Amino acid sequence: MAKKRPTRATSHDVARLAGVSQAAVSRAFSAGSSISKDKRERVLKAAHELHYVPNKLASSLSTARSNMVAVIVGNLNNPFYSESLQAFVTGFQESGRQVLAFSVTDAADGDEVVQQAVYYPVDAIVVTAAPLSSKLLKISAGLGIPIVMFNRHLDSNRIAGVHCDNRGAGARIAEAMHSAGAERFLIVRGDPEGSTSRDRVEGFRTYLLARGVPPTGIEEIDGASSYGASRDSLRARFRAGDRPRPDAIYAVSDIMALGCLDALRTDLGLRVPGDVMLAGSDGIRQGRLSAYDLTTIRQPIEQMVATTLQMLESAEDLKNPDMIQVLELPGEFIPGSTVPRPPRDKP
Amino acid sequence: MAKKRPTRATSHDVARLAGVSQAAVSRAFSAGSSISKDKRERVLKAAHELHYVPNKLASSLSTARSNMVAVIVGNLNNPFYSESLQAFVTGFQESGRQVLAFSVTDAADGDEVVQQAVYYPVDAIVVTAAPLSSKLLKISAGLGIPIVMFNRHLDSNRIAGVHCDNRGAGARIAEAMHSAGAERFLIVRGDPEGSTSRDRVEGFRTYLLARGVPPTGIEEIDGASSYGASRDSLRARFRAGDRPRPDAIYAVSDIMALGCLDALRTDLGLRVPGDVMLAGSDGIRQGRLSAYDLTTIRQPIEQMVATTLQMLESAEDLKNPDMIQVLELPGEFIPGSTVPRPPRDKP
DNA sequence: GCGGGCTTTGAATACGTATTCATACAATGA
DNA sequence: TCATTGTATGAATACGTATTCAAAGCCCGC
Repeated sequence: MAKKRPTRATSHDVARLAGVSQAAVSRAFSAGSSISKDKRERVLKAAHELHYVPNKLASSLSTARSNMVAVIVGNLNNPFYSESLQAFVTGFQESGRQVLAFSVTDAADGDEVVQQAVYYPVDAIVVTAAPLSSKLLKISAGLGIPIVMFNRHLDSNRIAGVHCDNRGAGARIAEAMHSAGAERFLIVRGDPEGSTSRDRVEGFRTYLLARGVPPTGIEEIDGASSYGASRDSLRARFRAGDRPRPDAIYAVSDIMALGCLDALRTDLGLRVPGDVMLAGSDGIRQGRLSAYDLTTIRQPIEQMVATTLQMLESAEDLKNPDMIQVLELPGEFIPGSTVPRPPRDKP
Repeated sequence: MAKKRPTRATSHDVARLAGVSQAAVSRAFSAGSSISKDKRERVLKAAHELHYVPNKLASSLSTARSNMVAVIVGNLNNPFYSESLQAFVTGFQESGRQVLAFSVTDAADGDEVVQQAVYYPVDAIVVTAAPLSSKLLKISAGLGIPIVMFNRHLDSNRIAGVHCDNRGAGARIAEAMHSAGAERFLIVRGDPEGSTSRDRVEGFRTYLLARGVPPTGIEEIDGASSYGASRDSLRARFRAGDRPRPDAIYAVSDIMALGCLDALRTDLGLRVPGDVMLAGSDGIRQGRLSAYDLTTIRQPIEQMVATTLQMLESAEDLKNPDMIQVLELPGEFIPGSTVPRPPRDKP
């Protein structure tokens, strides 16, 4: 065994040095406790001398609150998720809670990661990735840990969550493209297990079919939710000469759209929106850079995170089935330059 | 008081149900413990029935190891840091440890955040941001928590760390620009408190001065380590007509370089590298996108993270002053298209 | 049948803090 | 002066697990 690290001072040590009881030390460090001014000062002085800081893990044991929240993120290479994580860390920090970060890359091991998270008695779990099986429901119910799904939802609406109107987003993009005269559409889809991609695709398709676009006019390829895969995938599709080329591409997330844009312009030498129009969804900063100026639907991250934090404030509600909220916020259409703007005078 | 959440099952509950002692339950869940096969199975069965999962926080109390590592990141909007965080979360997860994420935006509150982290008895602290005062040293020494600085270093070399040869990086960029014929240089600096920006600037200047570039030929402006600030700052500088324009710009980090690039091309209508050359440092993915193809020096993130993990493995060493390692890795020159390549035949 | 090693077991205790409980004390009002 | 409220205080206990310790059971060869 390694020699143990220089054990940090405990409340008992401080109590001994200050000549008070351990309880007094505890009280000295918790605001609003009943303790006299000079005794508190004596304690704090002794604490300072010993480099004492309270051990929050130990207090978790007593209070049954760890002040830690597990945040499960998917691919941080997707700026949408790093922007979200940033917002969560900052937000929780402000309310004195800490973020225990988990990353799930492979869709399959999502449950396992959740399991990991549960070993720590986190006060809540925020899930921003991974299609989560019904196991989650059991965990939430059995262990009483509130769960909030961010940018995800289950059909059953049995778990609280915040997400955007993704069907509406898909439809809005479809509208923009259709009214700009597009006729042959290509969808670059993300993770088919995730509700986000699914809903956007569905909204897009539904709008077009309702406008009389034939099912054969809507093609679909896989972009694996990443820049690289989308770029490769789209390039391959365009180089395969056997089918007519689409004139409008909807990549269901911005990061994928950027991959497509680079494939089109750099790899294939096409002009956007001249030769083909393109749009994404999410509204990541990178898409706003002037080199891209991508047409997209922005998700209001700040608002979504704020809402999530609020939901967790009233954590009790999250366990009452009748109080479970699934909030759907509207996205904001950002008219970039990758889809032609509608003409002013013609309807 | 809120009604308490449905208390999760404890090892005692399981023990009672399985008709064994609590110690047996603990043993059933720790591999390599001396327990008979059938008893372990009985315990696991009972545990399953009660949705029991061991409480790792409670075990931390006994074992004095929390299996949590604090990672303090700066601005996650800088992709370099989100890429790093991603690597850390993944890496730690693989070795069964969890990341407690802290974000420090304002340089001033760095110490305070560290203080926060210390409340949790994390096994180690990884610092990827914030100029950290000597307070850190005290904390590390007084509490015996190992600290590793990532992409940062103190002059004193009293804290272990991994970082790149930033002076060398600055010099290499200077060389590329100088040999491409640049004469008037502009540095867009980042956080002047951080060693990274400082070293790069220093390496850049030193190289040029040694080559006979007059001090007046090197100008410096502030880019505040962000895309937006750099873009604004550079645009303002170029629009101010009172001084001759530089013909080479070194933004000390890629994210700032991208801001500069968009300022030059989009806002100012200049050609890069035709009218002015530009380079950054870090090697973020975004800079590699074909719309930018930024000339830069890549930091080997994976290797840096792996090294950090290794250092933490031998955490004991981190407390022995004689064993403290400060590792400097070489960066890799990435010849993009924003600095003209050197001609083949002419020296 | 018996001592010597091995594995398995449960009781007891430690980990560091918060909280409860009962006691002691100070301040107040009459 | 005494009774009354309110505040300060420390002893004891709880939180959930790991570990130590001693006892108990087992198998082996002699």
